[in-house]
Amino acid sequence: MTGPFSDVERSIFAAKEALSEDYQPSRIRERDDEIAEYRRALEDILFGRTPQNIMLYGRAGLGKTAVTTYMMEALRDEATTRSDADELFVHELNCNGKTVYSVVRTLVNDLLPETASEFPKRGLSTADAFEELYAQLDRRGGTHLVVFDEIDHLTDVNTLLYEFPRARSIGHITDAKVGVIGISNNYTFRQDLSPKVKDTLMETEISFSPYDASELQTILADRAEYAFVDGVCDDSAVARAAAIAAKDRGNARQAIDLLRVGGEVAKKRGDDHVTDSHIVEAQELVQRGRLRNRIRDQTQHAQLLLETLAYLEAHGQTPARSKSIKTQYESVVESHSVEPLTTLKSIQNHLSDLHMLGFLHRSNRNRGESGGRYYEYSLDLDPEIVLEIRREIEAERDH
DNA sequence: ACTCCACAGGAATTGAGGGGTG
DNA sequence: CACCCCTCAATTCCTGTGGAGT
Repeated sequence: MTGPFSDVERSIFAAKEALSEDYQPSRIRERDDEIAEYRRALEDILFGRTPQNIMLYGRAGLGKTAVTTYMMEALRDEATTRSDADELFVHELNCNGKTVYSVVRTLVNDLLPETASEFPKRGLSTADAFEELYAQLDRRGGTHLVVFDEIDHLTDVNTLLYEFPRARSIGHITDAKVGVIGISNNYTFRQDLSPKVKDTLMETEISFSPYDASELQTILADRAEYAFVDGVCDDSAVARAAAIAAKDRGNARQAIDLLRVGGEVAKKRGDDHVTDSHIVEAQELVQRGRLRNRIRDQTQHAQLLLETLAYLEAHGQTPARSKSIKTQYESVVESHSVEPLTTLKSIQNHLSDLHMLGFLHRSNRNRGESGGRYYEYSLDLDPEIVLEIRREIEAERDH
């Protein structure tokens, strides 16, 4: 009985899922104030009143989604025991990469009876989708709380947030009550909203601030206790992960990633303890993984331009203006046998985007009558790493 | 003080791709 | 089949603009 798996044991991890991104802890740590505010905003529902609209602000990994899920579960439980409360429906949906139309569509599909066929993916107008949504809401009745996670990623948020919370007062629906909970990673999101939307949607605003090192340590200790085999994870490893993440952006997700990857490093090495040196090693891996994902999210030509900049950077030709970037870009594109973008303007748009996303550094130049105004770009990353990641992505594409 | 370069940045248009309705 | 809708990226068109040269 000595097959390849016979001696596999839980040497490091006892329950690794506790360190995954979608793990919902049963107990929320270090967010008591936010939970109390949340509770006040949601109380109305228990008495059958129209729910307040709520906006949550704060960077990624600060517990907004976890707290929301926790609150929704608790509210659902409580509402069923109260006779004053209407039947409660909670719809949680992530807006990342969605459009108003597709968001409304998923909502409609959620409400549609089991037997009905899904609302069409394309071909209809957004107004059609809203019409169907209102019809379905009235059919179901009750109170509907809709959680729009990552709402700042939605293009044209104003249409959604203007239409939807008002549906009842305008008379589109009569038998159902709706409340909106918006979750935004972007604190400047508020400025993008039209004044009308602000009035209605901003009844309650809860902002989540970064965790400090000791708060992160509490959270991590909780997870580590469950995730690792007893006694495997050193306190110093937890402290180190908390310290690194606190210094960076106070992000719990990052801290948890460090702990998980640190455990993987220890396991790969055959060590029987997770120590702070494993965490330090994990830091590089985590950073690199994040960069890879960010680069993969870019369009093909944006990636090719990034590769061009990495090439220029590596050859010391770096602060470069769009025109010279374009010529270099054309040869990069050719080596990948792809059709290049033809206009300088397109190149400039991409460069501008890449700058805003933090990939490129940009400086203003102005040579007056003999040169005019232009930007100079350089890569704000390690060029070797970018080129390597690009090669990896190309290799994936080939199969 | 005026000019004028070489773009920046926004708006509008176009075109391909994916898919509806009747 | 004829006609319509949505999305995304690229392109075209247009109106600034900061400061070195005059």
